[in-house]
Amino acid sequence: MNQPAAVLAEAENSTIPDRIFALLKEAIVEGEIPAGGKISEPELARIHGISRGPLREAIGRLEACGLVVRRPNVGARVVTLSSQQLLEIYHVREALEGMAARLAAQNMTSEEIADLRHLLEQHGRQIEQDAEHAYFQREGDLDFHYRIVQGSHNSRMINLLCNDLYHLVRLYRYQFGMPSKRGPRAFVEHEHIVDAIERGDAEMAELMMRAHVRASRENVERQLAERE
Amino acid sequence: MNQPAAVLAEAENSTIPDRIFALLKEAIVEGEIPAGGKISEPELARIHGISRGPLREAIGRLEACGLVVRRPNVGARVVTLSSQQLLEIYHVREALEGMAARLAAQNMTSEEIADLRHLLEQHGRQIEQDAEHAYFQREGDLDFHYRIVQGSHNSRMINLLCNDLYHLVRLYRYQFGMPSKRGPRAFVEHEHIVDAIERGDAEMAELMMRAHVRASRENVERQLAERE
DNA sequence: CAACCTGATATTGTCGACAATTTTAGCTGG
DNA sequence: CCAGCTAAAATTGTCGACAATATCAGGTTG
Repeated sequence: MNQPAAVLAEAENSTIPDRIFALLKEAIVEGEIPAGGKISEPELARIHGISRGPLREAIGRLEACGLVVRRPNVGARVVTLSSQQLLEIYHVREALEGMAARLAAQNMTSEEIADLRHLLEQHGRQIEQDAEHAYFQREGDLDFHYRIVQGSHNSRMINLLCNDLYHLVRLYRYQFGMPSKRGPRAFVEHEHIVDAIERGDAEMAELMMRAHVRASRENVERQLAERE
Repeated sequence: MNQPAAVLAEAENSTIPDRIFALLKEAIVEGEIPAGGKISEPELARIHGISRGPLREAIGRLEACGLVVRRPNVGARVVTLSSQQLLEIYHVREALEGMAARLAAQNMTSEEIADLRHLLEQHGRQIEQDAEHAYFQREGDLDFHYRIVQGSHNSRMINLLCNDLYHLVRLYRYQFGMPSKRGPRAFVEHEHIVDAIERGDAEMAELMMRAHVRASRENVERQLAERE
């Protein structure tokens, strides 16, 4: 609801920095510009046929999102997430998404809950069909977590999670190709969370969401440990 | 530790946007520029003797912090926090600071804990002397919450809370002059939190920090209700 | 008299150019 | 052959000017 469709940045209106920002964000998150890759102002300005002014503003926003790091008089580079930093993000997500689930249990309308159920049923069918791949992280408002966060009706929470942290997690996924492998497990957990929200059981919704995110983090930790 | 001393923005090195950003941030948070006040680019550029380029970058950072809102082709204005938004911030704080306390219990060094104890003792003496005013929110690393967050050793958490949310809370305090009035109560709660951290009891530290922030929010809610 | 339209003014958005700094390439000396 | 220094090239930081848009004042009309 905040950004109608980030998939197509073809919005003709709005300002240049908006478009360039959306463009670069996608390019970075999907690995088009590799980790640690340089964000060259002259090159990008030339490619997109704009001046460096608006471009610099777009880069500034990328920095605010944590997608690039900038050193004075040197330039901006795509952030290289250490595993340490990824785990830090998971800790923040555990806290925020837990609270988001709690608020969702208190604030979601019955229509929103019905939509969420519907989404979950779709996911269920998809898993039955294709138990192998199954249930990879979706994007935008197809994503389960995205919907829960929206359901919190807390605009600051929505901003933090949907505009910043989720992009970083996506970035990491593309950089490392982390296969989650806990598809069916995650699906069941999602169902339980929706059950709690439907009952209006805020306490339980938070506990289960936290456990869900924690499990995901521990899964990542295991995979990192396996790679030595 | 992140920003050595925000109090004195007299750092001669670093770039112009850095200095202007720190300057404007202080001016906004302390109410020098009133809520809803216009951030005029030509005026500020003239006053500080700089061009509009770096100024615009500084304004962009203010927007990223949530201290100003910007409309295309119109300009930037100091954010006017509705009470609704303040409560949203408290919900986010409850989640994040709870997790920060948990992590602090796991990660703080014994030196850091000792320092924290020392700070708390200072606060205790100040309360005894001056039970009336007492225990107003301090700034920078004199503040209790600030120290806990630092103790989490989670850089993303530190950024979110210390560079964004705390400034917004300060802004609101200056705008509305919220007298906390729960000085001694808060002090006791702080002591219990440090006790839990010292014992390494992460679960308890989180619970008590969350209760502490929640109590603060409920206090604000009461005061808002009284004013009708 | 109020509401609306119209033109003047001011502000934001964008651009190209210059200055300061960093990086790179080449050269000299050991 | 490699280390260190020097100069050239490229990139970032900053500036002033122009174009596009919004705001405001005044006048006109119902």
